[in-house]
Amino acid sequence: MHGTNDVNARRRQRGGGADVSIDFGPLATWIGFNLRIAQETAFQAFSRHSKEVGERPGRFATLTLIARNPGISQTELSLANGRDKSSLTPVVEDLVRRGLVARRRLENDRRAYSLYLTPAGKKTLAMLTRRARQHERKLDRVIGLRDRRRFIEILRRIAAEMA
Amino acid sequence: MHGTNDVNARRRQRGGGADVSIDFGPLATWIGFNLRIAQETAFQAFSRHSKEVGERPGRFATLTLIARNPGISQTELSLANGRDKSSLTPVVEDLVRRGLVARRRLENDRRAYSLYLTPAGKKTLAMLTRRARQHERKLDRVIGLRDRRRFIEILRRIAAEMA
DNA sequence: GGCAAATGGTTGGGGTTCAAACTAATAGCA
DNA sequence: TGCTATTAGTTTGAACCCCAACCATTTGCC
Repeated sequence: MHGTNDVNARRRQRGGGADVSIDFGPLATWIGFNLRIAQETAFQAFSRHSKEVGERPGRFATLTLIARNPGISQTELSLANGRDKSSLTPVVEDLVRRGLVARRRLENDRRAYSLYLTPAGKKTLAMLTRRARQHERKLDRVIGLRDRRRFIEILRRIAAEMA
Repeated sequence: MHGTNDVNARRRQRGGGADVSIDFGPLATWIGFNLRIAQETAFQAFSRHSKEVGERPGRFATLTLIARNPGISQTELSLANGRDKSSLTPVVEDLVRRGLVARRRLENDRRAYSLYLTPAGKKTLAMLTRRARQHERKLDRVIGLRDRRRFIEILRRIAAEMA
């Protein structure tokens, strides 16, 4: 049923050797797959960076967006961050609990919150930003400055036109 | 404390208008952030495609890798797919339960499984592949054939050198 | 003013992921 | 042979994620 052209056969031929070279088929040249692998690899790398600051990687974009847009609401924030608003509930809760973010009700719209960074939040963000800059420098080296601009432009186009 | 230079002030100025333009700060030009947003957007799009086939998007790469490498083990598969092997346990279980994948113990190594696609699995994969091709065509259009090759090459380099 | 529709945020359910601890089987080596 | 280290796969726990349903409030409109 399963002929000799399978991984076991290949492994046996190679004398039980470790890693057989994998056939990725069409995946090898498809954008989607390579995009996913690259993104996840880069994210893991940044995750290691941010762990050294004692933060989770996902917090960085959140803190940055609050810092740059003081008083932003949770819905606006989730939109800018590309996540569902319900995903933000536990995140904001955690940030408030740990004293990095302050949140108050709007006077004119008592449904909405407005978010601000506390001094502690600004300090944490500063540390995270330093790490992120290192991370970016490494990505810059990998990509090469010549292609960088064009690369980002393509990423933006994907985000805009595949939505 | 919080001056007039905040989102609420801006929103009030605009007469309670809907979307205030967000300041992304350094995120706007950083690779990591744009990579994440682009990947997630593309993934969502493919998710819609695969839902029409009644499959989850994550299953596609798994099925393809099994199809191209019959008899592959779960560890090899998880490695090729860029996931932890423990993530694969429920996935394979589900695929076996639904009759898309067959799994047998190796005779020479009774710890390991070898995975194969069943006829039903091949059929499902064929349908998914058709959708994936459409998805890829759209990505191609967005990126432009001129940059496509270079773009993938950069993604591969990121995956390889940020690991 | 008053009632329906829309909006901000939370909750609950299901799915995916990783990391660490664990079991079973194999390999290495004395 | 027998002990130790390694390897394949599973389990468990925690973090995120989305979606749909749900309150509370506000807006729109008559």
